[in-house]
Amino acid sequence: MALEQYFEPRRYEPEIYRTWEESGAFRADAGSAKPAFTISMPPPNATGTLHLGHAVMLAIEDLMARWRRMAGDEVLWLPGTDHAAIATESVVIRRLQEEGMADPRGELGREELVRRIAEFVASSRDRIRQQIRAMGSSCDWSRERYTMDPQLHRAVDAVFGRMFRDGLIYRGPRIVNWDPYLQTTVSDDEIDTQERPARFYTLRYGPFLVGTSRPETKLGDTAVAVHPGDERWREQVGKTYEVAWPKGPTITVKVVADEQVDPETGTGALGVTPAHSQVDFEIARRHNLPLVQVIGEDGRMTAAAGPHYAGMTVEECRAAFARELDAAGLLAKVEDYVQPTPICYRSKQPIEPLPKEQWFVNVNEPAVPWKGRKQSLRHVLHDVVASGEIVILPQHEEKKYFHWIDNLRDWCISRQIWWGHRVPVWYRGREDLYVGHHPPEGEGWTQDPDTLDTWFSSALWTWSTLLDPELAADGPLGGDRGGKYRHRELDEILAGSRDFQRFHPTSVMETGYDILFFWVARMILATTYATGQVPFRTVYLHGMILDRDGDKMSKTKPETSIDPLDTIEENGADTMRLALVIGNGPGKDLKLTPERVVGCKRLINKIWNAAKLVDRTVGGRARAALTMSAFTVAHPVNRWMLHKQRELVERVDARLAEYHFGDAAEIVRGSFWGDFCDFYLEAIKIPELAESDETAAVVFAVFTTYLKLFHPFLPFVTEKLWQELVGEGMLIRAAWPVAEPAHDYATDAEGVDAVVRLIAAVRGVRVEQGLEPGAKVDVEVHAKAHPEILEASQAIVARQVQADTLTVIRGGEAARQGAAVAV
RNA sequence: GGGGGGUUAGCUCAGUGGUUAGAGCACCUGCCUUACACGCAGGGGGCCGCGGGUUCAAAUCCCUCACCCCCCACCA
Repeated sequence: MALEQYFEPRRYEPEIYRTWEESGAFRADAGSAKPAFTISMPPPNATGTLHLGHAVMLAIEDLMARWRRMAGDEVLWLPGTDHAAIATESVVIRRLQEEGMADPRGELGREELVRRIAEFVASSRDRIRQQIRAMGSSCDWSRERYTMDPQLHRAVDAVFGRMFRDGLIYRGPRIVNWDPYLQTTVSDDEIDTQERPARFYTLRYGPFLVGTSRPETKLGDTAVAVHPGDERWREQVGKTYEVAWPKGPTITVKVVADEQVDPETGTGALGVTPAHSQVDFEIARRHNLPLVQVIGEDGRMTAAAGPHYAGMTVEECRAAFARELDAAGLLAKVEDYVQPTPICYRSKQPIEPLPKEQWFVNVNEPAVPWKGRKQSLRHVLHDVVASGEIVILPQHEEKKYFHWIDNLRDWCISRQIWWGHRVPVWYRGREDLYVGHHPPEGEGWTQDPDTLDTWFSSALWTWSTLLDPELAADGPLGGDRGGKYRHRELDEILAGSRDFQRFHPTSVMETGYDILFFWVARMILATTYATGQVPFRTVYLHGMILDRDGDKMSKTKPETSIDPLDTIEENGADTMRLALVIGNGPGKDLKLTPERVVGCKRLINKIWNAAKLVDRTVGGRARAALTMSAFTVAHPVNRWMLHKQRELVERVDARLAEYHFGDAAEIVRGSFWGDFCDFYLEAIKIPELAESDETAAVVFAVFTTYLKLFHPFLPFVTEKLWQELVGEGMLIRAAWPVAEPAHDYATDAEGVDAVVRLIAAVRGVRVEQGLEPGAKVDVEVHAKAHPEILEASQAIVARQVQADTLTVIRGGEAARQGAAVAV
């Protein structure tokens, strides 16, 4: 066998991946007796393209999967894709519009549009699957899931139904975050705040002055609120005023006293706009105030704003109304200020708070059976992390998590889009409401038109993917059809699902810290509720991949942007993976640069070249002759190498166990390059060692152990070399190295460390004295300890430092003159 | 406004009480030494953000300040 000059990723990687996959190495065996190690892959958008966020996620998860698999666990890494409701629907609608269809929803209707979206997903889903493979991901494709799979749909409806019955899901009018552009509500977590230059207006408002940045909403005011203890307005509370807006309606406002008003803020009087402000809505509810909606779902003023303003956009009305107020002398003051404006994270368009009937998850209702008591979802969310049942890494993310819970409000889960899990509720007339997976029997039922927040179904991901598809199908257990919902149905499915029993809770949830709230928290919420289990034991949050300036990679900055697919194509998946992992740690952002990528590529080349030398050293010896147990390793240099590697294995294991994967890779790299390549492989070039069977066995054992240690980080090149050098079995299935107690050669290690120092010292002296590279020297060394090892290493030293003679002076003091060195 | 993180070699970062503070990349010098120039050898380079405190001992613990980054937010 002769290895090629270079490792050529493009040539080898796809073939190696195919071999792994076809061999069944990725497939988890639910029937094995090994301990389970489970990772649910965060499902990428089914219609998406691999980006660096996916790449770092896959690199880290795959290294965990490979490490634990080699270490003897039954590994299930379950892959899948997400239907990404809003994102996918808007992509398809935009494509249809580009093809000339003005109003796809109107023209196609619900059924046909959903069919087209499903078709689009089906046709594009294979791309992301292949890209996940290109990263070398050792996930179990036989268990691939999709968030719209039938059994996942069943789980969604089951959880919705159970929550509804437990009073945790309710429908009600609330101020919701309405995106007039996407024509749907979004949850609080789907909003970004953008600071925009704006004006702050102070209006005369009967006897009050009130401030607002949105005067147009004042057309719909129904009250003025003051603090109950505010002496200034004591007389006014309870009175009613009429305010005649110029060119607008005359509104009736009641003066109410409410604790929520801060007398120190602004004028201390708050104009209450119940329909267009969260705070005002709550105040209005407490005081039974009417609600007047002056802004519609189209983002334009309604008839309630009066004929002059109706039909104007919000911005037009703001300008027009401010002009009229000014003309009428009602505008006391206008100031410039910076307004935090809510923006939909998806459409990047302003959010309009509007009153709507929506479905919500109640996070405060104590209805969750938890540790023997009824608790609120919010309580359980807090408890599982505070108690350590779930550990979040890096640890400071736990503080953010608690802070989020402290500010958590009810979760709006209904969306006015068509692509997604439809709300499993049917109505008949005004009174009848039915919740279930199937429509109820009888005539006249219509299903709720809304779909569920995509995160509602993702929240079930760790376990809905493990349900037995047969059990969860609409077959033998379809008991809710037309009648009573069987409340234990979900429990029965869970109990009967072998994978769920075997692989849940999952071991590690690995994802970006940017979706801690969106997804991780929701999984904890829904999974503790639905299954009584935590979804995962450890949350590993990786950081963001940034460009050299610390900005997010963006197509608008192509000069600093790095594309994972291009990088894989050019340098191979091993390089891409290592560049994302080495030296990186939980929660740490990583600046990815071409230099970093090149540096990683060099390690792969180094490993490849070392393999060539190892192969030559091992020569034609039969593998049986390379079995370590056949030798009592005698030479100090061989012992040194075994000792160093034993220490390395211990340190790597410790780093991996602490989730310091980047450190682990760094340590293996340093040991391999420094100890193995720079010293050991050079040292054994002396004939005495090069020709010995002992050396052949040691170098073979040590190198193959390095292949194992590198394998989780660099699966392709290590597997290729395993095939070439070992030729038996596959590295992916090999056993993880253990620190061999018999390889504790502390004395030899100390002695050879002195040899290493001696070589460096003599080289230093050579340079100091300006010797020609080829010039021979005579070396005299004073050995403080282990002179016999120095003597045994004479040939090695001589070769490394171009020495003619090496004289070891026993017990010498630290004398140093000429080429004499003390070690 | 609330919360979190950071400030160590030119760059990216390790290092969390104890000998002359480390790595990779970059840089300088010399080498194509038959595994590797995607390499080898040698080397330069750091008041460890500022100030104070605790300690026999601090990059490392505590406090003040400065600057940078991120997240959350219903000051009307």
